[in-house]
Amino acid sequence: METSNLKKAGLKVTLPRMKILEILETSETRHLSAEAIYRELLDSGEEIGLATVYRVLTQFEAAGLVCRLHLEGNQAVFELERGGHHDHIVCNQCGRVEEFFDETIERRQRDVAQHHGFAIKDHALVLYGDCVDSACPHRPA
Amino acid sequence: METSNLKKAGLKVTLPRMKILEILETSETRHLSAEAIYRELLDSGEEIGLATVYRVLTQFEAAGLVCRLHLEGNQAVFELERGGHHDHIVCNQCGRVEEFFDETIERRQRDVAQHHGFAIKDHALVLYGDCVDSACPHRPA
DNA sequence: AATAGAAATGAGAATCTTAATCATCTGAGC
DNA sequence: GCTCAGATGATTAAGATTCTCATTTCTATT
Repeated sequence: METSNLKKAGLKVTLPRMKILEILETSETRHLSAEAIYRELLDSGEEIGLATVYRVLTQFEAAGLVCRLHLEGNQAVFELERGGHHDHIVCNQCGRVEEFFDETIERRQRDVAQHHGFAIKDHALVLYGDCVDSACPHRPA
Repeated sequence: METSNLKKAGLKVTLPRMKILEILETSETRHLSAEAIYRELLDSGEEIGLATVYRVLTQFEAAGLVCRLHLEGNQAVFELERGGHHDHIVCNQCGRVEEFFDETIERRQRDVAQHHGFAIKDHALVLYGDCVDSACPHRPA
């Protein structure tokens, strides 16, 4: 558990923050909603309020420790920032989220923005499709 | 005003639907929130409820008459479907929305998805940056 | 043009996600 | 251990969107 990240971000090392960080680090699902993290906390017997989960996640985002993603659906999901930028593919059937990075797309985005007179600062790219892997529980028979 | 579009979609031709379609067709801003459309209706003296605006826009979306976009910010915006698919660039300063289409990005997205075992169905791509045009009222001096 | 039936509307309530409030509690340094 | 700034939690609030249901409006038919 990297408590040093918290200190670096100017955040006190508290139990809620450590527990939330731990869940983000150890959950096999890398993209978790605030609600999902809250439920995991409850399940492991922690008495941490939902408001704290939202507050802490927002602070983590500001500190660059996590990324907030708005996938289709009503609630945002959070993922631990592991260094490299990447975009996402989401399975319409099973909801599985895969990460990818494509330099061609990245470069092209910069070019397009420039042509339109924009200095690009950020982008949001999410692909939606159907898993054709055996991994997807909903794949067509 | 294309009332035939409504009929084709199996929607009764009613005053609220025609008025909302008219606003989408004639507004100089091509990307409007439900709230913004509602305000335009009120300004032109129409007695149309906000619930109806949301309902009608959702139906229009299902019928393929409009697209719903989730730009950063809390509310979705709607744009009239004019045939061609495109993505968007948004100015962080003035909120201006530009449309673009780039075949290289489109193709690359399909390739990436395929490599990850997905049959891509849809995607959401939004670039965020700062206008460097004289058009942007907030451009750096 | 009057009418009936189905569909659409409007006002407000409800829902859902997220943020704000504020009194109480806790961690870091002394 | 003590102090106090900062953090927490329970609740309330806010904003966007959807739902409910009684009333109204189209469309097709007399």
